[in-house]
Amino acid sequence: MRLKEFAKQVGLSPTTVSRALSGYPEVSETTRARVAEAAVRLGYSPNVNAVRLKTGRAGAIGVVMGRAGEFHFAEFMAGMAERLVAEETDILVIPMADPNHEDEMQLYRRLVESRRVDAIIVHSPKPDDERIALLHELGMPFLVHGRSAIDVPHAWLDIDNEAAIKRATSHLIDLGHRRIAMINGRPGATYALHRDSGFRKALQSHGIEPDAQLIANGNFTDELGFRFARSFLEQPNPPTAFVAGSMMTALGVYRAVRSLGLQIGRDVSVIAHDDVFPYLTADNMVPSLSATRSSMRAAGSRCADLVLQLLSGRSALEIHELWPVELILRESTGPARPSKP
Amino acid sequence: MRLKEFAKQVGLSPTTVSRALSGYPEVSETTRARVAEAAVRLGYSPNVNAVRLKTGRAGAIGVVMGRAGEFHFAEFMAGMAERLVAEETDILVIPMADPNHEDEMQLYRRLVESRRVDAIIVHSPKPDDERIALLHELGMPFLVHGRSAIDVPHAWLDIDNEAAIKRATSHLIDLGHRRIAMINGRPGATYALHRDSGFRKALQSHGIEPDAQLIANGNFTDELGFRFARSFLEQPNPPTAFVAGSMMTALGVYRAVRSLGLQIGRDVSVIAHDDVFPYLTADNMVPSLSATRSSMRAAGSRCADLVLQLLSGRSALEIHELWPVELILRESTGPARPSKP
DNA sequence: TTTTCCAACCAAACCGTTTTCAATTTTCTC
DNA sequence: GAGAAAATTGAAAACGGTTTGGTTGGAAAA
Repeated sequence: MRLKEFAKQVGLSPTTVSRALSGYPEVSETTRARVAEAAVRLGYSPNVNAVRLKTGRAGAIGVVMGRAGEFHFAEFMAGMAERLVAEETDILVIPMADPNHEDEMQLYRRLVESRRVDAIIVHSPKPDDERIALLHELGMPFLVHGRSAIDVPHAWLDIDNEAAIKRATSHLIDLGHRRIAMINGRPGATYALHRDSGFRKALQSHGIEPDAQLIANGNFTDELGFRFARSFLEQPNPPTAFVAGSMMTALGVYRAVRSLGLQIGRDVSVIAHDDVFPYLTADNMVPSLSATRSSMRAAGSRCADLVLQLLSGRSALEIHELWPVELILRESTGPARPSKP
Repeated sequence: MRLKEFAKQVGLSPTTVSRALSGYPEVSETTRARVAEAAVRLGYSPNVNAVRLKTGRAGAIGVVMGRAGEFHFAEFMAGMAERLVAEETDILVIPMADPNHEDEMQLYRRLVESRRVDAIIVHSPKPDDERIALLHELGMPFLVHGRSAIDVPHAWLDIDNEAAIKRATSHLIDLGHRRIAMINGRPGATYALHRDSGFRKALQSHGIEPDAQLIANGNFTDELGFRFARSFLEQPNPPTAFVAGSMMTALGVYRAVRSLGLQIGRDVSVIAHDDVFPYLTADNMVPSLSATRSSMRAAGSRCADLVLQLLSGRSALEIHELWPVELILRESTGPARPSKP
């Protein structure tokens, strides 16, 4: 059913019907009610493409999806979905081919030109992320999930990775650990740099020199967690504690520790970062996992919220949120034991 | 830059320009090349909303996202993205409020009416799934990922859950296990029913009566895996083997078995279903996990492909794919040990 | 040479809304 | 009760493309 026909059925002009449904003030409450009722009864709803063409709004927020298939992604999106469900806005997932730099820029450029989205959420930014510069230049509203040091005004939401890891590391030091290993995320991303920085600062403020042999970077997979942990533990002077980048990494670390006949929380302490997944909880691991915790879902929800604010006119300059991260101590951390000679 | 202006720049009519860019035959190769070059140079690309309004195509495939935040979801989407990256089609994620039945139907109805998507992918169908009936009735092209017994013609892609679980269970029986527990997915979904059926058939064909005390249903979380496994193992007549619905469930089962001082692969055998995640691999678990395996990502990719076929005119009746599932035996399965009296 | 046909191009209608501007009715004000 | 102001409603012009149904000029056929 089209507007024209529907209007005829109701006995009004298309103009009035359109206004009634969009909540304009210049239509009487009586007619509005009548129109609304008829719309439900006759099953009329405006053609979205016509509305978009006319208003210039796309009614969607874009999220570029890399090929890595990160498990965080689903939680973030679920959070966005939670916030957007009552809104007339949906989520457009844009597939990204290769992480080829040239192509990626082209992808964003085309995305903006095609006007398919009203705003974009940029993930895992780098300190000098060119996507941010590009989007700013093109005048597309966007929000960065994470942070960038780039000298371009932009809205962002991030968790305080540096403080979180610094605190976690300090706690391990307070427990007497001196050889602490760090399994970080992919190199280059700001969050990984911040975590690295937090790690180093904690060590240095206690007079411990970071050992490059105990620092690793890579994807958040159980496999890398295992491999790195295992190779660290097989070194002549092995670590007595680990800071792990994700729950999956932690699973790998647990395995590595066990596989060497060591006991977590006694021989080796572990703190991981937990994005809070419904399907894998730190509290349930054995022994339960001490973690720096921040809900990815909440971040998704809030990001969606901030994007809506951005779209309704709030300045990007005002939108900067740095979320504190909880440190939750459980059984995977304990005092350092005197090292076996 | 708009078509009108761009056409003027090139010295042609909007008609010809439009045709040149859309590859119509009635435009000479010379002009087409000229137009294409100018489009790149001047940065012209058609306004997507105008195209959609005019052609009636939305250029997007819809996927409804539940609130559960399933970890499979990201992999499936990554697969879709892989297939769609070269296409002019993107993925629209539609947030679903509550799994309230009434609302859900309304959501689908509105989605169809608003013409935001060209096709929809339906997940985790039930045997008599009303979404399928509705979409068929409304004439919206759709593909079901999973299967339904509903008497309405529709395209689907599914993995052979029944055969997979039947084979897994039979293998456990062949190893001498008689008390086998099953931790299945949420009740109601066809896949869960198929798995249940495969489980029961395997038992019955070996003369074993399924024990309702050893069958559980629920979300695929490590927590439920742990709880169910633990409660089963604490029964007077505990199982010696488990069939687990997912990798997360398997993690929980592993923990439960260990927590009771038992050894996986020796005291208790485990087979789980593995959707193949880059971040958590069955082969890396300790002991490595025997699994029925089928790539969720491949399914996503193929589903996107089939939807494109559907949209280019292929009949839904022709599109039925039942994928076989591999059974990969590793260390988590072993011969049943004589039960302790 | 005339007619026919075809390749290449164009003018204008249309997709289904929103919104400007104007018209009409109703309500106030004095 | 007249005139002004306010509240409603409508006609028609966009929005930016695609597509129908021509028109044109030159090559091929007669």
